[in-house]
Amino acid sequence: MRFRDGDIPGFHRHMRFGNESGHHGRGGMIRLYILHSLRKEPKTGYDLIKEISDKTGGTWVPSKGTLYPMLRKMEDEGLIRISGTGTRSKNIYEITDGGNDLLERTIRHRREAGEKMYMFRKIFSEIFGRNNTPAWENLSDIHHLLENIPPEKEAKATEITGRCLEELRRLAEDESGNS
Amino acid sequence: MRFRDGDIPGFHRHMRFGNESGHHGRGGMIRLYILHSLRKEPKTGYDLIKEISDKTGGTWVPSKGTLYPMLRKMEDEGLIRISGTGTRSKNIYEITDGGNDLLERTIRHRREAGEKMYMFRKIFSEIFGRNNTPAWENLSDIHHLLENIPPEKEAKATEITGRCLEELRRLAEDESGNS
DNA sequence: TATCAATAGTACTTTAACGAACTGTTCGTT
DNA sequence: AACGAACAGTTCGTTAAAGTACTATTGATA
Repeated sequence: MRFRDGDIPGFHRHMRFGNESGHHGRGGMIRLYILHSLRKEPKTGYDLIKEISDKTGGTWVPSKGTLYPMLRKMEDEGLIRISGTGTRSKNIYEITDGGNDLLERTIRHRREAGEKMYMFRKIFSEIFGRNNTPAWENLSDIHHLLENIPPEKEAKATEITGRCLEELRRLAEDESGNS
Repeated sequence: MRFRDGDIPGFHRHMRFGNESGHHGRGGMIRLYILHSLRKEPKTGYDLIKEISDKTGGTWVPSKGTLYPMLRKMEDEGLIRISGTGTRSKNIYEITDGGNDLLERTIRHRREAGEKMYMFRKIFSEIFGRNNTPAWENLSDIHHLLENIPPEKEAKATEITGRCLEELRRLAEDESGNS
């Protein structure tokens, strides 16, 4: 993923997983997302691109130049297969057992992956500064904390986030607020 | 950055900034970090690598094959310069005014950058699971609200999310809580 | 003094992904 | 019927960074 002349640092490129087959490079974030998404239901390349774009508010739009060859490559590797075709040369892909296995094996490293994400974020925040912490930075920190909340604290976490949500809702609909 | 056969997704590669000079590719996270770090004090390539590794607990160790050529390139571009040499062919680099300008212009996009980081986080969390609890539902709603917060309410939103973060932090480190 | 580890860097291949340009096929609108 | 937009995909060059192997120079230790 690369930013469109927006002069904004981007990332996504550092997501790497793999080596489950003893091979060297096994693809990064796009690959992982493909497996993850197809696990839910079969999709076309176009569907996948659109889904990511929608989910991230347009901040990540995987390039067609990457995604389509990636799909073909993953098919070759037996991770996904074409389950159907449609109009306009549409290919509908679904995940295979092999692909599912790989995904399972990868997400098992949830903890370590999260740690790395956190470290990355740390550097990011250091560079961009946090003296005037934007709401998004807070949200990202909240995100991290929620990832590591033990089950017995879930209820409390729900309460806290619920309160936050309520306050933000009030803020959002407060017309007399700060105008 | 790539993981050492740890089968863990990584990232760092997608950080991109630049285009301030109207050029196409202006380097990513490593470049940005170099500028950021040299701003504090002059350093060698080795210093920088070590610094990043130390700061991230070894989760990000920029490769020498990348960093040294990057330093030379940035020198060519007038972003940094050699301020001294030392034993063992050591080159000590410092940032130039041009480099400082570029860094300033880049971190000015703090808001957008933070948002993009968050989006990436979101996908990451979705893939690795654990986001189907009520707290995560709340977080998702919070995210949606933040997307539509007008600038004049930004400070208030920061306050609200900051409080939420604080409470979650306390929850996380509360050992007597629910054990 | 010899050896080894740490500092410092070079060259080059591979990986992951972007971006741009292009082709082809519908589908909706005028 | 013609046109434009959207769906669907291909080709290829570029960028960012990792990974590997290697060289060279100290500095510490036995």
